[in-house]
Amino acid sequence: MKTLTTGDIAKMCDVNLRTVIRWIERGDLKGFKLPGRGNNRVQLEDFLQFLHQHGMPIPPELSGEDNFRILIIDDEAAVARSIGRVLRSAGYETAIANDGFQGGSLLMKQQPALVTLDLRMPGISGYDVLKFIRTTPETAATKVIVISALDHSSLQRALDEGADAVLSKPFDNQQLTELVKELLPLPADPRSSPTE
Amino acid sequence: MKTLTTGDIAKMCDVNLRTVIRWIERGDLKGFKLPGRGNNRVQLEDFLQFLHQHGMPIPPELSGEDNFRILIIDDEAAVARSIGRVLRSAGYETAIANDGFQGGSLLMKQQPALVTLDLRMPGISGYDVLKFIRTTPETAATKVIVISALDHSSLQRALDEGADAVLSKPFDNQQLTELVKELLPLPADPRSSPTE
DNA sequence: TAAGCAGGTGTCTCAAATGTCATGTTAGCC
DNA sequence: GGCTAACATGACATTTGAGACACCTGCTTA
Repeated sequence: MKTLTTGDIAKMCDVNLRTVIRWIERGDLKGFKLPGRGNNRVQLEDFLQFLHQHGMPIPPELSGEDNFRILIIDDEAAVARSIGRVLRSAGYETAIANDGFQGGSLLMKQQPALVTLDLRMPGISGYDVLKFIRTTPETAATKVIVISALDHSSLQRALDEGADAVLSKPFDNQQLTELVKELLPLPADPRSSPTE
Repeated sequence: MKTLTTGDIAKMCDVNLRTVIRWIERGDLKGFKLPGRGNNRVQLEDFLQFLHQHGMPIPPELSGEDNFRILIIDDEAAVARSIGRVLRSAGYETAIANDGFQGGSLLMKQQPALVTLDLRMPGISGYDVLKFIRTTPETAATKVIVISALDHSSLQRALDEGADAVLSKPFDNQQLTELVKELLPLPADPRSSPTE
């Protein structure tokens, strides 16, 4: 059972600690007191409900749990849209980057949980991108599926450099969907129901 | 998660607090309410979006008072290092991106105050980058110096598309330094001492 | 041209919510 | 066991939301 202190909440809501205590005193936010001097604790679940009830945004620190955003990096707009369509219908959020620059900025801005990466894009080596993702702390844990029409040894190299999976073009939609579901299981998916 | 109060926004837009509240009520500006009496808060990102949508200038307070980071986007590593050296010795922090992907991610990650941009990079049009920077709320206020060996009309087009300045290759270091100091005056710099 | 209208903004006032500060205590950590 | 950072609390300062009303601008209409 994860609990939060008043300080945690104050930081997350960008509000004074005093105010958080008043919310709890007033009953707006459900919490309980520790025996000692009565330090407050709030259960994560209660806090999330509180945020939802008041239409407040969910702080990025807490949104990691339900991050199902996928970034599609592919210079061929048609291919990218096609992938996007398939993944959206499977229940994921998608964003498309048609060049390396957009790819890099959307990666940092949206912090997607998974990236599909075309190995061969004009001016940029997919391997470099892979290496960059893996060596940047913010994105080191991001799942990467490399998609390419290149030969087997190229795909093997991608795996060696840190790709979580590869998919050789052309691929069919079911292959893609299954691969993504394996790497990033949706909550409704039976595989992802952690009991406890 | 940085948030703004109605008062903050009122000051920045030089507008009455009452008016800001009306913007939020009317739905022009996205915001949310605190539990107490419903005090309004606006997420920084939403505010930037609002400013951009209405073609309003970005208040200087938001462009970062003590942000003197410069991102150098150039695929020629030697050129990039050279620029970096010059700017560091002038007192700026620098980061280098050698391709579009690094450029995009460092731009979002570090939120530099100024970017030097090579117009011709393999696989990516500098104009696209410029457009992307200008239309993304988080970076719309970032200063951009376009550096290129292309002809006059290309540079003019860059200015038309939102570059703050252009520099034609080859350039000498003093030119560059002066240009940067003009766009991003350092605190010690006499030009930047606003006498209240 | 002048009068009338409508929507947006500024002003004023008051009560309620939030921020700030100082102080003493405790919980967490070596 | 001792130390430091975090926390609760009270008192006080400041900000904020709401209602009512005035003003200003642009437009329509007589």
